[in-house]
Amino acid sequence: MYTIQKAKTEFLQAIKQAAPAGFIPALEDLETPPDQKMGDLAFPCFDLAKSLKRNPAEIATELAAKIGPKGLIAEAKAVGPYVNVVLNLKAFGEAVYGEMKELAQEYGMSDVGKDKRLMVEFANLNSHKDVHIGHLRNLFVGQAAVNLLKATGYDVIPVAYINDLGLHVAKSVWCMKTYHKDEDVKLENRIAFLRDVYIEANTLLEEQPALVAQVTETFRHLEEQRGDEIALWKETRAWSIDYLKQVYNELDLTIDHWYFESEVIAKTKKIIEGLIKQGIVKQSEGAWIVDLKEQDLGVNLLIKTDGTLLYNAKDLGLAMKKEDDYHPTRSIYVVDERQSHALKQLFATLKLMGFERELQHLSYEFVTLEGGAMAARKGNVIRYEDLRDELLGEARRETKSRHEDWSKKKIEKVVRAVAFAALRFSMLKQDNGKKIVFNLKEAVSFEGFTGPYLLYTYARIQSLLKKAGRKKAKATTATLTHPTEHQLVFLLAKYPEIVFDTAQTLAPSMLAQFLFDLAKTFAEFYAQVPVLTKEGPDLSERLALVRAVGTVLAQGLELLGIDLIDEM
RNA sequence: GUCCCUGUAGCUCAAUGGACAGAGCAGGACUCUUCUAAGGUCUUGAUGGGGGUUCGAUUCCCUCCAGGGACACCA
Repeated sequence: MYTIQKAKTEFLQAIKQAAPAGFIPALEDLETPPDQKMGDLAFPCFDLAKSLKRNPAEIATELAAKIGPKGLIAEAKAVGPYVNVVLNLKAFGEAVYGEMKELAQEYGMSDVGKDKRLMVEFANLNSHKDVHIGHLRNLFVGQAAVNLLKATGYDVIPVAYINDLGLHVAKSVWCMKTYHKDEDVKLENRIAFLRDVYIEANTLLEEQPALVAQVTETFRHLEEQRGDEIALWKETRAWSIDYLKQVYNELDLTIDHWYFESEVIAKTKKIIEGLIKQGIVKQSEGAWIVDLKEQDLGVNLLIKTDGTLLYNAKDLGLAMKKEDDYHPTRSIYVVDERQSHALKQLFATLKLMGFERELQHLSYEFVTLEGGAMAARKGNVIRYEDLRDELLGEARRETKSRHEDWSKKKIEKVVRAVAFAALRFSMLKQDNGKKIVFNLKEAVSFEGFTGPYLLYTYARIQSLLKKAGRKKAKATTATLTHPTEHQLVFLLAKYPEIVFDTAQTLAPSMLAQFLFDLAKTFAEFYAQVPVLTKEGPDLSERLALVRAVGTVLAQGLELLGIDLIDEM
């Protein structure tokens, strides 16, 4: 049990003893006062007031009077209708340090997920298309979810599902075959070529709808793996996969298994044949569907009138393949909110098939531009590389202006860390349920509630520790009297709860907010409390505090997938 | 038309049904002969409208308004 939980338990015990017999307060009743000056933990007396039919403030006063200093509690006081306790910084702080030392890298982790295998599907990119900023949210939210679930003890299998055989691919291949045959595309132009071809295909099809028949023909050939398009598909697919791997690698995504749409087609067809026999899949208006009207989900369209498979059909094959490969007890699909209906249909269809695993849609709102949604077919997207380079450039300017004497290598290391921290944090700091309206000016800002601010805090900590040299840190808290010191100790203790809650809800913004609070409190401490100026117990205890804050900051940022640097 | 999400300060966002609704940016005023000023301090400024439930509502319910999304051949 973490120290924070011990403190809460002690507080509850004290309340229970002070309250009339039979009253049993629960852990969830406890709150955090809005201002630490009012105390560290709070117990609201409203429920008690109601059952006793008395004024909550009076009850708070009575209860507080009965609670004396004991264990981790230094003092109890009534503040209006609340009983607040101030924790004994010495006992509490030392318990927290003890725990941090004992658990080291595992501080904050837990084992609720022990013995449970869980699959997280994310990073579902399309071949033959660019990676744009909308995808980044998926990549970062997914990776954070993976990290957090691992930290709470789950056996997590992160997988990506690449759509290398959708209609978009057929359009591209058709366009290349028809209008760009034998064109020599240089290595460095491959991705740009694919992008242009895709836009060209969409424009042509819009202008001349009759051409759709040709695309359908190509699509059918690709699905059946025959025809002269296959070689072209294979070649360009490889270009794309190379590119995607490079991006994933650059973004440090940990993906155990890559699934491809092209490899689930045979399985999907077999499944559908079975479902037709069972009467689950029926023909309707020339297409093949699963009727989900009873579940209020309309119809799940699996096979088009032209005989080609739809995405939702192939997801059935994928689900079965995942089951065969890993048999996870629970599957999480990290997909944007716009597809929640399609996923509900998928889950409902799997259920009809007798598939009993727990399925969960981790949904997030999409990223849009100020002028509206992005669309690759129109070409109005902000490409990942463009944004990245913009960020790198900005980071380079800032870093160079601050450190004229640094070597190029050193600068580049910092530049990379700053740019990627900014990118990742900007996508994770906001609630998953809220749309992100992308704003370049904001994205390249490194001040305030941003990744670089957190990096900067960490760099200052490292600098302090470096300057302290061989001076000993002492993991006690007897001389820590400044309010920010008390706050910092409390935040360190709270970290495990935050990690737990963030993993439960899979809402990385919660952890991002917490880390920012921690950094901000540290910055206040840093401005107000000198650490290295005088020797003595103050120095060694403050050093220990500084080091502990650095540790939690580093571990928390690591869960969000953000790399740290010691100087910037 | 049906369903889902969102509406909080000039802008972008916080707030397990609780204590004076918090941050960041932008604006204004300070602050580097103290450890990194990518920092700190002070300051201006907000719950879309109307009902209801509750001791207490940004949060829950109803309704209206506004924006976004989904709803059979895209993914």
